[in-house]
Amino acid sequence: MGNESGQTFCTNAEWIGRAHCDKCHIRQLMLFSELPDTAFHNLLHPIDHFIYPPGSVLYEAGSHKAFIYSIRRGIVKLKHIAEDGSSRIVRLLGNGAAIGLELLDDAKSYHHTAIALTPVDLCKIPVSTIRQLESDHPKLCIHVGQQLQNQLNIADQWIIALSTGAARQRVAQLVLLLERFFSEDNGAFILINREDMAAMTGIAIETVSRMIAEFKRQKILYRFKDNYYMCNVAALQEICSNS
Amino acid sequence: MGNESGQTFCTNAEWIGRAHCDKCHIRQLMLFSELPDTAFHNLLHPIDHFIYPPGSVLYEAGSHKAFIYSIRRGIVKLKHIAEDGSSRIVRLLGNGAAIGLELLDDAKSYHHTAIALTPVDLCKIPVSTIRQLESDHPKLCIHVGQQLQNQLNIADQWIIALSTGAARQRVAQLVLLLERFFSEDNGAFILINREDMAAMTGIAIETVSRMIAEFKRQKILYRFKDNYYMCNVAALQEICSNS
DNA sequence: TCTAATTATTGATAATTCTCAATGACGCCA
DNA sequence: TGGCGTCATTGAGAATTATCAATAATTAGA
Repeated sequence: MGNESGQTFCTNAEWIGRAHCDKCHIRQLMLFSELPDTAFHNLLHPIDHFIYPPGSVLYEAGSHKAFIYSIRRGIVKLKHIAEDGSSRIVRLLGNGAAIGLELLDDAKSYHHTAIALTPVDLCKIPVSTIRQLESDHPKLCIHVGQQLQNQLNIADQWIIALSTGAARQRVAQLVLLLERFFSEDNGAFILINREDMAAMTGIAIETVSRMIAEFKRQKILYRFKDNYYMCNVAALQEICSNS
Repeated sequence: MGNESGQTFCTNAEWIGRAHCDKCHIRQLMLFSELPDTAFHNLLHPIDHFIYPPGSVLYEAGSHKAFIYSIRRGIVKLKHIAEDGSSRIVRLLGNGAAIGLELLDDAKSYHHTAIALTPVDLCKIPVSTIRQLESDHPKLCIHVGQQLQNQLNIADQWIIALSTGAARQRVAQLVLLLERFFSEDNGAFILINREDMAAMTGIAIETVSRMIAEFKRQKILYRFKDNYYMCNVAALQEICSNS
């Protein structure tokens, strides 16, 4: 998993350059939407722009860094690792989401370990920069609130859909979630590996595998290309609603 | 559950009076901490103060009201009710928490059904009042953010502790949660009913009951007085960590 | 292209959990 | 105080899921 030295997780990131938020063409989707261009002219600490390959650890739970990450493109998993080594994925976050926001609050360190699931294109924003922007532009606070509300909605869905009911239903919900939130332009989505699925639903890898294999056999889930899949949404919804 | 007419859930609330936030002795614990007394002098819409008996429905998911509730004292459960009638409790919130915050964001209606678990003493704040205060006092936005971050932390714990692992571990985690967050001055906590425990952990009522009964037999959990119980924290933690 | 390593699938069995049913405990109220 | 209704507990069997083990499929390199 690349966490053997505690440092390796940075070496595989590709530095794209200093971020120029005032010229960012997707800013209206991001944390800094609605801030004027001028807001970024005198930043004390720069915002850097990176691309991380899949599997990269962006940060680890408990580590004391001071960066918020704004995801431009890609999927990041937030994982909790228990003392016994077992782990549970608490959220998947994609385009436009900001992670590490707990640092803006009470928290002195990250609450989760954040790992790139796909290639992830992101901006790394020092907490001090957020504070600077926030004091000049109180409106930023509203966007932080929106990010939090959004993540809270996702967390609630996680509890309701992925942590409730029989294994078959949970896995069906998971596939629906991938379809809904992470489909690409071609309408297909990456089918994450069984280990991650198990960590998302709280069931055993083998059980997840059985369900996915079953869906494939029933043609409810089928390969589009490479690791991209498509699914029969109605059929999966039907499975979910079978009490 | 008092939802037969869709209206009954209000009739049993006791109106305590207009809230006088400027004189509120627990304001520093609440959403409005740090706002100056003067902030409350010219409110367009008043803040009312109520006490609801246990079981009262504060609001229902999907309903279009426009109030945020700030809990002064008591415990509220946020519940999701599925189409098939099954329900899942997504959070318990207590003293100092604010609920219905989703109305400040995108949401046009509540995301959950909120039900008093104990007698609940709360202030009912019109959304318009929040907006008024927010425009005069941008700092309020920070407190809203803190509330959201706090609820996000709770949601994550819910996933990690109450929705992961075997039934015995989940129920042990649940008792630990009650002990940690809802113990009263006497050090004891109310043992919620099995139906709610089942809805919190996503397991069957009977299974929950078996676990609780087992803990009682083992004297890990014992009655203090009435429905107040105490527990052996170390023993429960031990149960949780048994892989 | 071939090999080794990883990941996914499948099988068999044990353990857990759900379901349905019955019994017990308790509080409420006439 | 006694009966009634609600909730908690317990039992038994069915269904589901976890676990351990083996095999297939896929991927990454050499």
